[in-house]
This record gives sequence, C-alpha cells and structure tokens, in this order.
Amino acid sequence: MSSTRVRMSPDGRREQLLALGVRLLATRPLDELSIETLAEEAGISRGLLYHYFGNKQDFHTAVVQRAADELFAVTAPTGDGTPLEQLAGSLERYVDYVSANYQGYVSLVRGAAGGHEGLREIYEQSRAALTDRLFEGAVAFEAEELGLADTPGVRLAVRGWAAFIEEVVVEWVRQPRGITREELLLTLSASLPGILAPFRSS
Amino acid sequence: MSSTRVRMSPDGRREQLLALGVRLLATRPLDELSIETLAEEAGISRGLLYHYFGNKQDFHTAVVQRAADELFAVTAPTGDGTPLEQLAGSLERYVDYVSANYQGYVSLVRGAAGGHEGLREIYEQSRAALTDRLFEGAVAFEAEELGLADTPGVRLAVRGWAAFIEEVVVEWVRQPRGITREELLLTLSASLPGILAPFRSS
DNA sequence: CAAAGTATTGAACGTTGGTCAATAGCGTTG
DNA sequence: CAACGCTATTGACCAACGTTCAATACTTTG
Repeated sequence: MSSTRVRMSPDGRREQLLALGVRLLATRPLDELSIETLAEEAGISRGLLYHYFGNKQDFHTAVVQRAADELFAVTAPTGDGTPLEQLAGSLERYVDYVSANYQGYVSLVRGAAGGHEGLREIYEQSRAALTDRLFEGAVAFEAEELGLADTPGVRLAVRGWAAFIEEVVVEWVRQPRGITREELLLTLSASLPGILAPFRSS
Repeated sequence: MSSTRVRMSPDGRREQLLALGVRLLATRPLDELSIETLAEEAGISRGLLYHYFGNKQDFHTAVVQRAADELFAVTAPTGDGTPLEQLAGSLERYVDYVSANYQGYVSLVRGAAGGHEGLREIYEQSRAALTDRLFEGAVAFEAEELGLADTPGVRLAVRGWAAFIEEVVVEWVRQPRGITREELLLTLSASLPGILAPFRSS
C-alpha cells in the first residue's frame, strides 16, 4: 500500500490537508473526523499531520474556519439588482449550499456551538460577519424604508433572524414536508420585515 | 484510594450516574465527558458504567435526554392567565433559566446538536416538544386571531421562531448591551406575530 | 447459615491521539 | 555531476481512552 514518499511544499501540503478535511466533513460529524482517517485518506503518516497542525483540536479548528470562509464566500451578494433582490439571491445560494453539504454544515454550525472555545469563536465570528454584511447591504436599504435605527436591539433581532433562517433551512433540508423550494425562499425573505416590524419607529 | 465496594439497586445507581453526568456536563463540553472521568468521579469502575449504558454514545444520549427533560419541565406553562400571558410567562421562565444556567445550557442543549444522530434526535424532539406545546396553548389562540391554519409551513416557521428565541436569549445573557430584561421579553413576545405575519390568510 | 442471584470489579485488548529521533527527497554548490 | 545541507516525511513508540468479560463479593432467600 505504501508507495514512494512524496515531498511537497509546506503551503501545498497544508492546503491539500485542509481541503481534504472540508471534503470529509461534508459527509460526517466533526468528532468522526479522526486524524487517522484523514492521514490514511491523504496518503500520509499521522505524524505529518501533527507537523502541520499541533493537535486534533487545532486541526478541527482550521478545517471549520476554512468551511466558514467558504460559506461566507458562497453566500456573498453578487452586487447587481436591488438590495432586496440581492438578499433573495444570497438566501437562494445559502439554501442550495446547505442542501449540498448537509452533514458538513450541521457539523460546522451546530458542532461549533457546543464544542471547544476555539470552535465557538469561529461560529460567533462567522454569524456576526454574515449579519454585518446584510446590514451594509439590503437591510440598510430596508432600514430607511421602515424608519429603523441601527440600535443594539435591532442588531440583536437580526442576529436572531440569522438563527431563524438557519433552523428553518436545516430542518427543511432534512424534511421538506411537501414545501417547495420557492415557498421556502418566500418565507425566508418575508421573515426579515416580519421580525423587524416591532421596531418600526412610527 | 479504593474503599470497600458499594452495592446499590440498579435504579438508584443508574439515577446517580445520570445525575452526575448532567452535573459534570455543566462545566465542560460533551466530548470531554469521558467514561473514565465519570467512573472516577462516581467512585466506580469503568466496567460498571458499561453494565448500565451499552457504550459511550448511549451514555451521552441518556445524559442529554435527561437534561432536555429538565429544561422542558422548567419552562412548562403554569396554566393560569390568557394564552398570551402563558406564553409571556414561559418566555420569562426560559430567560431566567438560561440566565441562571448559561454554561450548562449552552453545553447541554446546544452541544447535543453537534454530536451524532442519536443526540441530534434528542435535540430535534426537544425543540419540537417545546413548540408543539405552544401550539396547544398560546399559539392556538393566536392562530384563530390571525386566521392561521396549522400547515407544515407554519409549523416550520414556529420552529424557526424557537431558534430565534434561543439565539437572542443566549446572546443577550452573554452580552446584554444595555437592553433590559423587560425590553428583551417584549421583543421576544412581539416576534411571534411578526414571523407569522407572512402567513396571514387575508 | 448455606446457597443462589446479581451488582461490581479488575485485568486485558484494540483503537486512536500524540511524541520524536531517524530517514529520504530536493535544491544548492563546488 | 557528485557531495552536501536543509527539511518534509516517516515509523516506531507511548499514553489515554473505549470496550469486553470472566472472576468476585455483596445481598437476599430458603
């Protein structure tokens, strides 16, 4: 089984291992992503993995960080259309991403929330980044329309809205219950004004 | 260190181990709750733990299930007042519960969602039970008011609302940001009609 | 009080996380 | 182009933990 030893550049090797980790994470929970499995799959020794990532936790952290970055990139607004259309587009791509990477996404989002400090950190920052981006785009537009101020209360509500989206989408992917993709997207889009309604100033 | 062997009734022993598991989990993530630690802490051999719970996953499952039951009991409606008042009361007790058990809540309820199928099952069912209870109480009343039907779409939205509540409350406990408890409760109560607004039939 | 039933132990094994000195590929240099 | 130096990579080793199971020692029963 052991062919000749392959020597790569540190950056290349590190990249390969991270990419492989993300790929494997898409089909299993995080705690089943063992060092042994990954080393075997990558065709390297366990020791080499420890050379690039100090320990299992550090490796998991790096993989989840990478996955979070990918999610952030995938759901980035395209920049054309009205802010509301951009929002709809982001939601659409988000739904499709979760559909394609269900296991990995659950591992990322949910697993991170219950794991070690480092993982929770990534989870917090990732969600903050997603909502902050909305504030700078579609929501900023909506805010004017609805006469909303950028208050701590509104920020908190938008954060909760992100959790709402996440839960609904994940559950829908698990069990569509006859709800079509279009109906789902409609519900998601409509929910933001709904949640923000109580904050309408006048 | 090893004192005389203590023999207990199966029910008593099982109860002791579960209670200890819940207590230990309040201060560490689930995957750090090792069989070894628990056996040591309980003053028994590892083998005995395997006599009561088939394996590590089964034990974790049982502990999380117990914790979920406790949460469900704590937030049960009292039964007096209008449905809306009952909802407000449940939310109030939920907020206070999370305030008092922040570490434990995050470790238990959230940590469960990242684990394997069995754990996720409990998490799902727990959340479903919480929302279903609402449907039989306050929301049933609201539903009539708003002309809502009990459709899969509405059920899904309410489920998402539960996630909204959880996220907002957990984040508020972590970082109140000057928002008072009363303001928080108001936001939470108002959010349900807001989320359900898109489903209004006429 | 002897015997039966069973809660409990402790030793043994396999797997996996983690360490480290030895090894081998690749660029450099004379 | 051969020898050398640098370092990416290995493989052997250890420790910790999950898991099994025959032996053991409480408790009850007859």
